[in-house]
Amino acid sequence: MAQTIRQAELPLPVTHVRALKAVCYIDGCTAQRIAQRMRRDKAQITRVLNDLFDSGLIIRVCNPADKRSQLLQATPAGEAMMQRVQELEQQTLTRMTRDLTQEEVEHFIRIAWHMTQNLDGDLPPDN
Amino acid sequence: MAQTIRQAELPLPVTHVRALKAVCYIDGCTAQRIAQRMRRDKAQITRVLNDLFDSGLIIRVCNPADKRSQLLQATPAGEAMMQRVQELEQQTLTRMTRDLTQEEVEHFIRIAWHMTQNLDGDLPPDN
DNA sequence: CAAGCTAATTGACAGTGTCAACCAAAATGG
DNA sequence: CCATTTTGGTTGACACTGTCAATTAGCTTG
Repeated sequence: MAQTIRQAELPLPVTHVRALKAVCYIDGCTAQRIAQRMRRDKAQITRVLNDLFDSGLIIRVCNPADKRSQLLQATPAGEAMMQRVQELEQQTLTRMTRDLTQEEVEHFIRIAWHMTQNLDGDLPPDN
Repeated sequence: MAQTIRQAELPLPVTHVRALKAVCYIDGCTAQRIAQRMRRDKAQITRVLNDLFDSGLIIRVCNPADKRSQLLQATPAGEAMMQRVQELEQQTLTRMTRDLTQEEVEHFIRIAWHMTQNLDGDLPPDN
């Protein structure tokens, strides 16, 4: 939904934006954490992070607690990009719900959440 | 949403299922009509239809009214596949809404529809 | 009939998602 | 302590989705 608009205006594909969000919001974030949070393959995450790194939006610093992994953090450019993303999202959200009441929106979200719970609560026992 | 489950059980990718639906539901269906209905590129439709044809789910017959185009129709195998799809969809739907009232579901659908209208009613003037 | 339009096809490419193999650094357990 | 296993990350390969440009063949209109 929201992504439809986002990708029309931004120089970043959706997955990249989501990953950047994770890097910005989670402190001391690793690739692993992002993979879990986004429920995606780590291979994909690696490649997305490579792109973000090549675009100068994030940096990787050595994780002193585990030499295999790297801590991710946004560069100033990354923060700025995040800012723009948030503005666009906010903007889209208000456009999407412009003639709906607060109650309706909340109800909608609750039901949606409920449905997803119903769906993925079944097959994947999640070990 | 529903596709998540669908593709887990069916031997067909989602786009193919959607196209097959169109062929089954629209009488005297052409590739063009499907492209419009699904709001997809005709290139993609062509390839999907090729796959469906190769799988023996649909046939193309000459359109007497326009020799450029072909009328599409489902084979018995195609109809059978459609049957299975509908069952799975129904099944998923009831699982998804199992503890929701009729009202809640209808409300949800109305709001969702409303939001999409709000969104794509803006940018694409649709000529 | 020529010019323009339309249905379908093809090629090329970007983005998304998944699986398997691999390496190097932990963690575990005798 | 060392062998085994587990874990974080990377790479290769592949399927699916989506879009753009160019082409061919047939339709339409002036």
